Amino acid sequence: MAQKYFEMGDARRDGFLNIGEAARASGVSAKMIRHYEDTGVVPPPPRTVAGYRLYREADVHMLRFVQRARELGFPVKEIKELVGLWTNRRRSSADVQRVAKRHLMALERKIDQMEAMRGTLRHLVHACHADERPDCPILEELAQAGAARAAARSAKR
Amino acid sequence: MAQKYFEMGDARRDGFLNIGEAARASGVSAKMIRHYEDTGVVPPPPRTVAGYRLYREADVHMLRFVQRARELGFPVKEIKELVGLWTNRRRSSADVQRVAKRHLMALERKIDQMEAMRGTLRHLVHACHADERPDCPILEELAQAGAARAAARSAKR
DNA sequence: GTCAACCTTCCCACGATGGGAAGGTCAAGG
DNA sequence: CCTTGACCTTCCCATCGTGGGAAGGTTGAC
Repeated sequence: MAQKYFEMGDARRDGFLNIGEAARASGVSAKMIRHYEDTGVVPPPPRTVAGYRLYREADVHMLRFVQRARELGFPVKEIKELVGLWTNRRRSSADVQRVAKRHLMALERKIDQMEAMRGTLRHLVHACHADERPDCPILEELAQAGAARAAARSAKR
Repeated sequence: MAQKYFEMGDARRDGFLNIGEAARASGVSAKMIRHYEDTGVVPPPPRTVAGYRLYREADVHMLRFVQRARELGFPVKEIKELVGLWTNRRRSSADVQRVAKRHLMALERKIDQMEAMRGTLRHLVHACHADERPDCPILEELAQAGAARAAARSAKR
């Protein structure tokens, strides 16, 4: 049975942090810590009688884990999986790799799309003479693109 | 004064399309056409007495313009600007280029971030032996990253 | 006249994050 | 002991772009 903490002072003496302190220590905002709790990414922590959430170092560690996964672009759904694997001693590294690979592939797809956009945009920005006259290849491309793309599509078929 | 169309049949005979037809012709979903209207990206079209929206070829053209700008990743706010410039005969191409450059730079920032993620992820996925054992460099990196990043940061300073 | 396929508006959802209001608590100093 | 400012609680709303679906009216072909 876990010790019950009735007041903030008692808990603090035993090394607990409130949500603001946990936020500063983990790099996750208090708002997001509550959100991760609501959505089951991290377990609900104990509370003082006044309802204040209490976090230990291990909890802060888990929050940092979540934060780092966010920084690598993992969606929260996958972070939930990763936290589950992390806290499961019987995990296999193959399972972890599968999650990471899935995200890596999604990331690569997005990068490819954005690079295609970047290529077109660079070309258009470069082609625009950028003076006070109204004619502009950027607008022309946007206006005619329907036809251009339809042509491109039929060419590929 | 524009001719008033009271029924779908009359309008259709004059070359008008309803929203579903305009959607198919422009590549923008009916849902999004209404949304663009609500948010002022495109002007509200005339209606039949029954309330059906009526679109001409020129409107479909504008919707295709919007769609093409979306495909280049422009946020709707900037598309509003682009549509404004497109329909303004006294625009300067410099103004258009400025909008495009702004988006291009935002895109490049995002690509850089995602490429950094991709680099780390590739490295980690590669380092994971992916078998039935629980030890895994991916989880280790996520768990220790706070320290690692702090070290990296102080090394740079 | 019936019926399927369409239209209308309205509300809700996603994903991740933040803002802010209303009300209670904590800690420091008087 | 009391005040005060900083902090906590929950709850609702906003973002951005997109889609789902309900309830109800219209159209057009048979």
